[in-house]
Amino acid sequence: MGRPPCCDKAGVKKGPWTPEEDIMLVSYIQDHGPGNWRSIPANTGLKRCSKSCRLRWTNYLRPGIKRGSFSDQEEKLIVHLQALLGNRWAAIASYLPERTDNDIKNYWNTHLKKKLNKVPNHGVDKGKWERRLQTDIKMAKQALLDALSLDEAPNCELNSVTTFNNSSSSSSSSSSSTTTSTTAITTYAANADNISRLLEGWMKEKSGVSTQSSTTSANTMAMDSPSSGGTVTFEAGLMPYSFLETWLFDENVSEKEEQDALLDVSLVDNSEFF
DNA sequence: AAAAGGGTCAACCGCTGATAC
DNA sequence: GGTATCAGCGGTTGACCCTTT
Repeated sequence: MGRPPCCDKAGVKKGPWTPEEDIMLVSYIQDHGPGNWRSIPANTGLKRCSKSCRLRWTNYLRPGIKRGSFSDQEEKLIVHLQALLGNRWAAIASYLPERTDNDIKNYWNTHLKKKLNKVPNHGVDKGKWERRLQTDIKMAKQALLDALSLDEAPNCELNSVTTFNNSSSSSSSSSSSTTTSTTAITTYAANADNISRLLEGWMKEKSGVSTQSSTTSANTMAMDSPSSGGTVTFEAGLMPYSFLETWLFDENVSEKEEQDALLDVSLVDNSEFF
């Protein structure tokens, strides 16, 4: 006995969002914050289902989203994370806060999959892959521990997030360069971009927590909702990006070095906890 | 110039796990 | 414990755009 789809009701609009709809959604979220999606259509007059509103916000309107082509570094990160995590796009996206899971998924399906098909054993041999998987399990354990310890130490900062924030403004300005060529769509893309920038300022004011500004909104939301399975693991225990970067990109890093690096991240050995 | 084919990506669909009652 | 509802996730679709012929 399945429940009927949420968008089955008559009068629910589907298809591409208009600028007017975006503005309605954004201004409501400005006043009330993201979440409680069910109430949004009723309170805003939007003829969209809650699901559609959430998707529009998280995949397009949310501040700090970087649009446009992926850098080599991002590409490599995605390839490695996909090898480790599989198609868990939300988990992968948690390592790239400026990208949405939908974006990463699309990029994987349209670019990387083909690219990798041309290259047998794309860069990571099986032994190394397994070794890294082991390391990933360790990381996941540590992440969970960190998440648990966050309750006791609420000021524990998400350092990596701050790092990403620093680049968000420049990236957002370059984002519109990759939008489509038609005037109407370009104009609209610019509108959406403006909405995002507008919201970046608002999020900073509203939150009062400078280190968790716009770019982290998805992270914050994920942390607020423990139901989000894998995501929360990585969100709460996000590894420092610089280490992750080294770990993923340096093919020559030794096992000893990996372990040392992990020990640097680990605060205590709680292996018996698991 | 126009048709065909392929690529891209925003949005939708269906499922799952969490939560409330 | 059972059921209903919700948010979130990954897979898929389809409209649009670009390139090729």
